[in-house]
Amino acid sequence: MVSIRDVAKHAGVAISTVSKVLNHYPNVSEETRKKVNDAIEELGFVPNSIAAALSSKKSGRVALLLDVNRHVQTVDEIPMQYIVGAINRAKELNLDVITVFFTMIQEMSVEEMVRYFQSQSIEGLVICGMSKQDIALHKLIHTGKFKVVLIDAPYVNANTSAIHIDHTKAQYEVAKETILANKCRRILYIAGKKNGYVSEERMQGMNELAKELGLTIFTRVGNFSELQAREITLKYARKKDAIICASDMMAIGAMKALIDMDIFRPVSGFDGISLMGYAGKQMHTVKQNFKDIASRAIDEVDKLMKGQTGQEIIVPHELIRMEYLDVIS
Amino acid sequence: MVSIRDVAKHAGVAISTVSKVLNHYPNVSEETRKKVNDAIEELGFVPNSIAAALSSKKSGRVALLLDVNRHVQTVDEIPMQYIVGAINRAKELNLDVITVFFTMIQEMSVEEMVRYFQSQSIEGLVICGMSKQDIALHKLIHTGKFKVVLIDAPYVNANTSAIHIDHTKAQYEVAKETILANKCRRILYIAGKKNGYVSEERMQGMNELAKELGLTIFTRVGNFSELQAREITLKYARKKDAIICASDMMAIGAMKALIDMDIFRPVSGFDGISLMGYAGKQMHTVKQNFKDIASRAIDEVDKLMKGQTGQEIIVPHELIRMEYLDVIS
DNA sequence: TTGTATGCGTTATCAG
DNA sequence: CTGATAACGCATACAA
Repeated sequence: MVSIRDVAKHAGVAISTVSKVLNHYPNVSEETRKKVNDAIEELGFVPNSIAAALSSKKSGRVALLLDVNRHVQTVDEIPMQYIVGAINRAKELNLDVITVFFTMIQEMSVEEMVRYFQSQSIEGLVICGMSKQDIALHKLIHTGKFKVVLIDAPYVNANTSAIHIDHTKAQYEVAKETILANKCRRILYIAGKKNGYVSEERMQGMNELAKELGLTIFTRVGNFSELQAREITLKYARKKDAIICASDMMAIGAMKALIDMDIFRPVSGFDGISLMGYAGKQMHTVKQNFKDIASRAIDEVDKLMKGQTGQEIIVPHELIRMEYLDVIS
Repeated sequence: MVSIRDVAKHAGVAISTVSKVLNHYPNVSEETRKKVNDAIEELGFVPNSIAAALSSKKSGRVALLLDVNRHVQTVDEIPMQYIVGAINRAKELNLDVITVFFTMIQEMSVEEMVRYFQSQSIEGLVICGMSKQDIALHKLIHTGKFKVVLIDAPYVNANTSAIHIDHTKAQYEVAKETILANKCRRILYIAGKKNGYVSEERMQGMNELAKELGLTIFTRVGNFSELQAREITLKYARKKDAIICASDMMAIGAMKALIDMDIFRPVSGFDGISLMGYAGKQMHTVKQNFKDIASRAIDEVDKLMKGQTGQEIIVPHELIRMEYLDVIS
């Protein structure tokens, strides 16, 4: 393998000069810069990122922490979109992304987590969907040993940023549209999980709407499960005018149940996954751009690693209606 | 950061001794091993994998090369399953997985690819779904600079292994079951892509079946696209008795089209993705265990990196029928 | 079985 | 603006 040393020799300069060229230092004459670049070209030199990391003590590695199948198994769209968004942006910023699943670390103590990430030379964490119960993760953040970006968890400090849509507002809006368009009075709300950050925020949106419209809302917890939403629907839907769900998966479960019951009720979901197109009937939902969110999260962790201080970022959402033919074209 | 040097000092031994303990060398006395481990424990030492990689010239990094949305955008289940399988197994084997998408490298020449992977210190590649047209990738394999495991591409050499199900047999079986159960004579086969390895193998299975049953099969290329399968179905299904598809996505497109046409034909798919449960009607399909395949691929690349020579691995498949309630429970 | 010494390919400091 | 050289943390051949 050709190293910086060979390049230096070939170009007739010192190793340190080559390094300066490689890292775009300002104080190198145009002449030597060219000599060096020519040598690099001729030799087909590839800088060794491992050696660079060891020397500079900067690995440029970030872990993308994902919660797979803790919600519902049927669809992998959301984590996949996070992965795609994160990896593509990371490549542009010259960062390495190590994908990690909650299941891989859920048995670990804080100390073990710290060791695990340190042994991998990870400097930054992007955590998707942390819940209140993930105490080890909370503690991990508080060690201050890593730069952290939280997707869908509302915590910020010097080296922690948060990024998410306004769940409260989004739930309010999509529910309002669904309810008013059909003049519904008796609302069934299928909520997410107890103690989930986004679940509570979305619930809050429903409460605000209820107050504004003077409705009482009948709420049941569906745990983001399609099956539970189905069962709740089978049990209560007959006496309700509309079903508002805290997630698309639950909306699909509800809609399929309605179809089996052979009755119609307007249903709304939340997230905007393409599976919504397969539920059989059009539904309202909140479209989140997961790819973009992950991309911005990588941006943010990069900035944190460069010394910027943590902040909260609210990204926009969109209200849409989804139907089969839109999804496949 | 506490280093091996601190551990050595604390334990009263040489650095090399600590290193030997860390790497489970045999020739270390039980006594010193304990001393060292105690010191590690007390100091909370975490080996620096970057330094280890630099020194040993072994990074333990493999790239997982995925083809996202070149087929059909609607579903991310297959790549996600590959990712999950690969990452979990890699963690057990102490390897790092870098996820890479075809789109990130498709414009690159072989040389650029080599540089890209070398600069990342990647030793092994797991490539999912390479097609015949990916000439740069073929050349990359031939450079011999990386250990490669191919999922669903039938090429093997000293440092290249292949792993896949028997697509020909699987297509033969699922089609036979679908056709015979319904006594069909006029068969519409919606094939995958031209020049795709698996597409041709599956087609081969159809040919064998046609010969055996004395049928002529009417074939159209659907490019693995749900939409194209839909259109083909709308156009030809009326005069056919069964629709055999080379992928689930196309089967879903076909089935949805049949429902819109208000006619029924038995349809079979291929892959066993959970979206099949949402098509509205039960279908036959071939279930591939993508997670397991990826897991084995990581195993295999690990072995290649340890000096084993390339081989072909055929993994089992399963014939199943999928329906909504099975999928969500 | 243990220790010494050298090198891995960079970056960064400092002197020229 | 350029060059010598000491780290970075670990592995390993070799000596003891």
